[in-house]
Amino acid sequence: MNDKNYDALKLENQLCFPLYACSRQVIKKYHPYLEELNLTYTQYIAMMVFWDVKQINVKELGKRLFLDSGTLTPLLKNLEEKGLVRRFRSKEDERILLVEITPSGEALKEKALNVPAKMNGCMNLTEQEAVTLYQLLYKILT
Amino acid sequence: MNDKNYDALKLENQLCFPLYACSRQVIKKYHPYLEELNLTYTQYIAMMVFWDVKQINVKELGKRLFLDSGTLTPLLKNLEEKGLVRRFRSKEDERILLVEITPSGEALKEKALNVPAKMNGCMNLTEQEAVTLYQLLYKILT
DNA sequence: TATAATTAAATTGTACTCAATCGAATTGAG
DNA sequence: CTCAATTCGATTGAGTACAATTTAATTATA
Repeated sequence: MNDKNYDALKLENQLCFPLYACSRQVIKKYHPYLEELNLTYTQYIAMMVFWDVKQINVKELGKRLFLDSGTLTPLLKNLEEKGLVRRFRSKEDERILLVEITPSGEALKEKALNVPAKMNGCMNLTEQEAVTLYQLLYKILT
Repeated sequence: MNDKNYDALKLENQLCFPLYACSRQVIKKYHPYLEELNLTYTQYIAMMVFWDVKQINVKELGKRLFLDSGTLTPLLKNLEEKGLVRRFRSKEDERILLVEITPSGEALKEKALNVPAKMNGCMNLTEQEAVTLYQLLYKILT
């Protein structure tokens, strides 16, 4: 009756699905460590940018995190309420919102210092496998 | 003054971040194709399970998709409203909610048949790279 | 120089995602 | 058998994600 091949529609033949599932599972593993910092994962990667560059505008931050203002506006307001960043308009171009890390945000960097090491143990990959995965992911991203 | 090494906290040294970003970017590429099916990505992978097994309970579906009832309950209600699945309690154990695909849900499979091929072109990986990535992701997932 | 086009964030609305909790049904130890 | 523990799904609340639209500011063009 129906001899069409539906294999391409099977979950186990997708590449996107394990990517999606894996991403969520790994982020979930961050939860206990990030809870101690009172940060969500998205807030954590945003703070990583601030720990690196001190000041950045929303557009540029969005480019780095692959997120848009719909996600970042409430997130940055949240970080500001926590006292970790300060938000203010650029004098040169009032459209641009600059976000700057506060001393309190800088201080949190010390507490975060042990998080990456704790996470390494969570993915049971060899060093070589981790490098391969990293390169493949960035190949897709660009 | 401060000679600590903060490299581990840099975004470019994370493995989780490209995983997270990549997952979202690829799912975004599904959007135009899934829009034609009136499905979100999460609904799409749920339908993939139904196209495969016809009937499943929420617990088992959650295990396959790595999602819990907090996500699946409203999603399945949504699929039911669209007429793609039917939800009903098991007679043997009233705690268990069974979900079954409808003829309308089966029919959607035909429209979905061309989606995987259209998506293949979106990730610029060689066949071998895709296989490697697939294996690494499932190694992390299990 | 008006005004049209562009740009940057913010807003809106829909849909997840998940931790935590709840309530009902079932199971199991004593 | 009985009630405590477990299981299943639903609910709640906080926080994303993102498409689409809006508003305000800036830039480009006629």
